[in-house]
Amino acid sequence: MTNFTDRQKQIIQASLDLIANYGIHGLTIKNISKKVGISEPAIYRHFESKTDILLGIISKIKESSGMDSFVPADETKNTIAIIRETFTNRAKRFTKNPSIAAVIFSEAIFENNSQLYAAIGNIMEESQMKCVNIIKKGQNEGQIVDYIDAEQLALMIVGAFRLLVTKWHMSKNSFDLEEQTKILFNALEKIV
Amino acid sequence: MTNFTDRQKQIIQASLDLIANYGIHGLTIKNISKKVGISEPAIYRHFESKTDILLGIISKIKESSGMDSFVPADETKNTIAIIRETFTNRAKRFTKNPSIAAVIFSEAIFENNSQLYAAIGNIMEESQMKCVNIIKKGQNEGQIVDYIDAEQLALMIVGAFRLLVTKWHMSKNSFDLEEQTKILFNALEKIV
DNA sequence: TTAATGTTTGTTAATATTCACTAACATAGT
DNA sequence: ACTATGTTAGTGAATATTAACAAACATTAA
Repeated sequence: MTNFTDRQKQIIQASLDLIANYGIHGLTIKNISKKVGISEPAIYRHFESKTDILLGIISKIKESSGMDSFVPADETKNTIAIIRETFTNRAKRFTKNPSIAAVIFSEAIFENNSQLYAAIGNIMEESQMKCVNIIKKGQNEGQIVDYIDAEQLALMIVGAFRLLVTKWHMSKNSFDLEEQTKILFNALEKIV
Repeated sequence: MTNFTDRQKQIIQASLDLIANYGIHGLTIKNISKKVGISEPAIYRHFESKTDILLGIISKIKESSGMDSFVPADETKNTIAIIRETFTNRAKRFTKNPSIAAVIFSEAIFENNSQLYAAIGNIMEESQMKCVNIIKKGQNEGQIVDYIDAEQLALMIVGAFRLLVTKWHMSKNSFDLEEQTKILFNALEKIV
């Protein structure tokens, strides 16, 4: 979609880090410019407004939980394995860039701008729908129990993962997210 | 614990509503004073600082998901019934005061003040621990399957409920939270 | 009963600070 | 010469908070 310059990517990452460490109040043009190492007005050479920077953040978030991340490499794979891999991959990406994890499940950050709020809501909705569809497919193929609604199962899976990531962030990444994700999906496998 | 005057309660509720509707950026002394119908400095007759108001909010949140809310009325009750009732009650309370629901699972709101952040983290931790303990008790009594770790089960239950409430808030309370909570726990019952 | 006094809760006006953003100008590479 | 990217110095608006003062009310003393 949008192609960002190196400087823009740098600004987006700096913003992400600021939010992760100091909350949405920490995201000021002054702080961004300090982190990037240029003056405040120089930021405006790369983004028209602060809202534009936030849109850049959302675009980066989309990358990290967007459509493709649910498409399995191998169509013949077991449905449960697909789900497990999807979330393990996310955990891996969050571990690589913890700031994304801090922002991706904090919709509240965008609540004062309806454009941004709608965008983050869409990402959430889409990701959940993908999960529901995969589960349904698994149920049709007899790989997942069908006495539980796919919607409810998706709520549990996505909800549990979100909470795990939130706890990971709040603990200042003090445990191995990937490992805990695996443990979670081991437990889930016994259920579905 | 803390005893609030009527005016203080009014300020806390106004603040809660502001956050719920406009996000943390909407919470300004000016907006609070407008909502309460007094001048800005008058707010300082009732709270020493804005942080103090936020502490008041956290105190109110504690009421709504605190210790007692997990204590069962009837000790002889089925463990699963206790869990179901606990969360149904929470859903009821959120329906009565949707603004609390908007704030209670949005830790990001408090991220710029370590005192507040630690407080909300504690509430979260405590609530989760209570859930784990109840599950363990249920497992010991043979009412809940024991081939899944209590920690993982709690993660699923609390996580699913949190996500449900978040979706409810983001949809501007467009569905019946209590009903959906019941549906969720019907599904959970089939698993545990 | 009345006068004096203190407390509570409010007001208007002003404070310093921070915010996002702009104008004008500089420099280096194409 | 032009464009991209930077600078310094400033803008007005919004922020939390304080100072100084006033009305309403309760308590106490004459």
